[in-house]
Amino acid sequence: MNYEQAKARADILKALAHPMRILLLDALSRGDRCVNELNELAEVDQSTISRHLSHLKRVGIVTEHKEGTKVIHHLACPCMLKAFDCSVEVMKKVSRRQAALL
Amino acid sequence: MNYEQAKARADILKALAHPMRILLLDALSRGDRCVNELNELAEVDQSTISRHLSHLKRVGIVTEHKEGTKVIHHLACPCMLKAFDCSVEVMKKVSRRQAALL
DNA sequence: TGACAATATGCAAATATGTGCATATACCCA
DNA sequence: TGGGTATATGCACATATTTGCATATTGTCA
Repeated sequence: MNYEQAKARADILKALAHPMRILLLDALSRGDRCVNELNELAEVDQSTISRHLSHLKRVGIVTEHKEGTKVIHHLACPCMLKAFDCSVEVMKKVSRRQAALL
Repeated sequence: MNYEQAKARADILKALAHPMRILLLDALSRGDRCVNELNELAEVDQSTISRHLSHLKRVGIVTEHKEGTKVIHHLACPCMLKAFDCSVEVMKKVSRRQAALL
């Protein structure tokens, strides 16, 4: 593997590597949602949610389509949730206590 | 999923989300290596490699043991490489040209 | 023991990321 | 058309990450 390849993969993983974005993907794994609905996941500004979603769309993990004035978001790559499973595996190895959290 | 859970998972994913660390994990997937050997992967300072490895060890993806004056690093969680496969899947969806890179 | 080889750490500078506020844009409907 | 709802973006600030240099630490062996 060369540096360019590694960078391309890192860019995608970076898109996953934020608590809020993980919450967003988790929510989207249970069905498509508009920005407003996703905003209810946490008490942050609507613009913050919008930016996190942009991040996910930029790398292609999430897609969107408009329905009237709403922008519906869709998890395009459910395989990405496997990465979460890997995370859980790691946590189990590292600490039983932390694993309980997951 | 609550915020604490999401944060725990994000911490692990963050440990993956850097080109250099992906190169390191890729190298380790082909066998255990000491810091010096890993340093040959790229023209960066030895301290930089050391810190990237610390990052990977902190979250438990990589373990170490000493052999004389060398510190041998070992990929503790090969399942993590699945996350790379997911990255490739994403890239394929996003762009055929970029996917060729991977 | 003393010099050397391998690795880690303190520090400082550069860069990147995340956030809210204010505001812009797009779309709907009365 | 005008007002309201939904979403995105410019800006500024705060925080986090990455990096090299210099130096500390640890282990080996002549």
